[in-house]
Parts: sequence; C-alpha cells; structure tokens
Amino acid sequence: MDETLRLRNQVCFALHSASRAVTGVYRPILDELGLTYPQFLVLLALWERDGRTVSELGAALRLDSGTLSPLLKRLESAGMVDRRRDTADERQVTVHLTDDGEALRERARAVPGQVAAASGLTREELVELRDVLTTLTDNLKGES
Amino acid sequence: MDETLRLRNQVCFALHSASRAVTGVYRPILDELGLTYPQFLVLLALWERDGRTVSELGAALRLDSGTLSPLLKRLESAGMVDRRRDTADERQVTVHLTDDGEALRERARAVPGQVAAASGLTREELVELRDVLTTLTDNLKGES
DNA sequence: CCTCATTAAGTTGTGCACAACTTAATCGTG
DNA sequence: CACGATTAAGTTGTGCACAACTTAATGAGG
Repeated sequence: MDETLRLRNQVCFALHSASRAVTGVYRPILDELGLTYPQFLVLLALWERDGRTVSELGAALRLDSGTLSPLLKRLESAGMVDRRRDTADERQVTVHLTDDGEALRERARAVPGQVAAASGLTREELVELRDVLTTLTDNLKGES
Repeated sequence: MDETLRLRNQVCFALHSASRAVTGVYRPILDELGLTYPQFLVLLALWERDGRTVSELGAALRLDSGTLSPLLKRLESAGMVDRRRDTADERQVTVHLTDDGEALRERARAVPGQVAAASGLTREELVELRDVLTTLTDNLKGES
C-alpha cells in the first residue's frame, strides 16, 4: 500500500484545510465588522503601525501589489483607510487609518480570543503551532 | 503595549502565510505536471479511490460543488479525468481518472518528498504539525 | 544634464473559495 | 400515483492570490 500519496498523510492538505477552516470561523465574526479576513490582516498591520506604504504592507503580509491594490481600494470605499500619494516620492502611496478604521480596533480586540476558544487547543499548543508555522514559512520563503 | 492584536502573534496569520508559502513551493513542481495545487489534491483523492462522485470528493477535500464543478471541468479539458452522469441516479456525476491521469501518479510520487525537504523540518515535526492541524480543523468544523 | 535601469503601484487575466441561487432527479408520505 | 421536500450538481457573483504586464517616478552613470 502506497502511503506516500495518501491525502490524509499530506501536511500540505492539513495546512490548506486548517487555514480555510480558521478563515471560516473568522468569517461571521468579521462580517459584523464589515471586513473580509485578508482585510482584517491589513488592518492588524495598520493598527500596529499606521501610514505604511503599499510595499511595506506587502512585506509585512507577504502580499504583492496585485493583491493589495484592489483590496486597499475596497477598504478605502468602506471608509476604513485612505491612501495618499507620497509628496516626496510620488511612486509611493501611504495608507492611513480613518477614524472609523481606528475605532474598529477596540471591537476587534475580542476577535482572536473567540477563535482561539473555538480551536479547542490550549494556549501552549497554539503558541507552539504558531512558532512551527512561522519557522516553516521562513524556511520556504528563504529557498527562493 | 497591546499584544492581542499584533500581527506576528496571530495563529491565523501564521497559518495563512504558511499555507500560501507551501502552495508557492508546490507551484513550479506542479507546473511541470500541468496541475494547479487544488487540482493536485483532487487527483490525490482519486488516486486513492477512483470513480467517486462530486459530493464524495467534496467531503474528502472539504470543498463544495461551487468550487469542484469548474475545477473538475478544467481537469477534464486537461484530459486527466472524465465525468459520467450516474445511470442509476442521474443527479450524481462520478469522476474517473483517464489513462493520462492515472499515469501522472508515478511522476507525482516524488513531489511530497521534495517539498518536505524544502520545509527544513524533521519528519517528526512534520507528522506532529499535520496531526495538530488535523485536530484543529476537526474542532473548528465540528463547531458549525 | 540626459538617458537607461530600477522601483512603486496599479492593471489584466486565470484559478480558487464560498455564498446564494438554479435546475433537475429522487424520495417519502398521503 | 401525486406532489412537496430533499438532494446533487452546476451557475453566478464577489473577493483573494499570483503571474505577467503597464505606467510613472526616481536614481545612477556617462
């Protein structure tokens, strides 16, 4: 019996499913805030440091402008951020939270805890999982 | 300092990034086989048991017909599978590997090992990671 | 200076994920 | 048998991911 190609043995499938399952738990919660999951990640990055350029956001989130540009446009239409052409270097666009975007931060504070509770994993397991995943990502990205 | 919302503390972000990073490592390898990553997952499921219905594939992969129908259509155009309306129950469609689809199995056998090597994790770490992720997915899906 | 390479952001096109819906076949109960 | 409910697959529309490309601004070497 060939175990190499069994679906349930694949780390890649486990990762892919888990990622979608987590997104699925976030979805109804973030719906309340009027956000999609990737938009929430962008706001996390901005709450941490506001006024970043598109490239800086891309570096933090590992996303390129092809993904971020339209996403930021939608966040702007939703009134969460605004985008300003940098006057010193007009190639760059800096992204700033609006008052609404900043205000959402308080409501978002409860979100990670809710999802952690639904995960059924202990705090320690979650921390270890996060660290293994971060190592994995760094190893794989370093390859290229 | 509020650590709750720090991007690098989020398990969800680590999961999301890792999943995309893994897919990124698979991409050039699967390109050689003429497959996308989700198409590869479908073939894994079919190599394991051929002739499944769309629903059965969906249950195995946790995907709905909205995702699978067009994906299977593309796999069919690529000559990897064919789809047959079940004669006993004409609501169902069974998906069968073609000779080409079956033949790809041998070439695919080397793929998981290549990615595992690039991961920089030990076999034990990968097994544990897979199991934690599977538990996590089951916990989250059980919620709904 | 001036041109050519580089860089930043955005655009286009493809495929996936998923919600909401449609269509068609089957089932179950009276 | 009839008919309403259920089920299976497919369709439509939105958003994300990413490759390949375009446009516009900056930078560096001659």
